[in-house]
Amino acid sequence: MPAPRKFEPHYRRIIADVRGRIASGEWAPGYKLPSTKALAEMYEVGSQSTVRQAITILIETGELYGHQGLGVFVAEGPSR
Amino acid sequence: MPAPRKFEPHYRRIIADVRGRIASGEWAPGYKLPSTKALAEMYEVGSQSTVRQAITILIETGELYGHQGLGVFVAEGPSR
DNA sequence: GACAATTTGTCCGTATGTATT
DNA sequence: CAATACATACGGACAAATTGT
Repeated sequence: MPAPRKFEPHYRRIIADVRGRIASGEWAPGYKLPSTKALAEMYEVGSQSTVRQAITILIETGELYGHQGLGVFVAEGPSR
Repeated sequence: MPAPRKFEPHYRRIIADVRGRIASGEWAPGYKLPSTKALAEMYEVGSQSTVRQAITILIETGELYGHQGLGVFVAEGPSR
C-alpha cells in the first residue's frame, strides 16, 4: 500500500502555498513572483535549490512560467 | 515572446524518453524502472540528482509512482 | 557596443533520512 | 543488523537572458 507521507517535505509545502495564493487570487495571472532568493527566505528554506525544485514542477505543470533574467510569473488561468 | 529553448536539458530529455517508453508500451503500467543509479548510467548523466529531478516531476504529474526501498514504477494509464 | 548586476536555468556532489528485503 | 534504493535538502558552479549604466 502506498505509504502515506508522514510529513510534507519543504518543496511540496511551497507548491501547496503557491497554488493557494494563485487559487485565492492573491497572485493573479501575469503576477511576477518574488525572486528565488526572496522566496527561499520567505519560506525559510536554507537553499534556493529547494525553492527551485518547487518552481520547476509548477512550471512543468503549466501553472507558472519562467523567463530567464526576468522572473517567474503566474500562467494564464484555465478559466480561458 | 517566449524564447524557444535552444537545447534540451538532460532532465527534460529523460522525461521525454521515459514518456516515450511508456507510450510505446515498452514500459507498461506496473513496470519497475531501473534504479536511479542505473538510469544515470543509461542516460549518461554524471549525477543521480539529475535523474531524480526527472523522476520527481514524473511522479508529481502522476505518470510514475515511487516506493521507498522498492523502486519507481509506471502508474496505471490515464485509461481509467 | 561594452560592462556589470540581477535573476532564472541546469547540473553536480554530498549528506542524511526512510523503507524494504 | 546489513545492503539496497528511493526521498529530501543543501550548497556550489556555471550558463543564459534581461536590464541599466
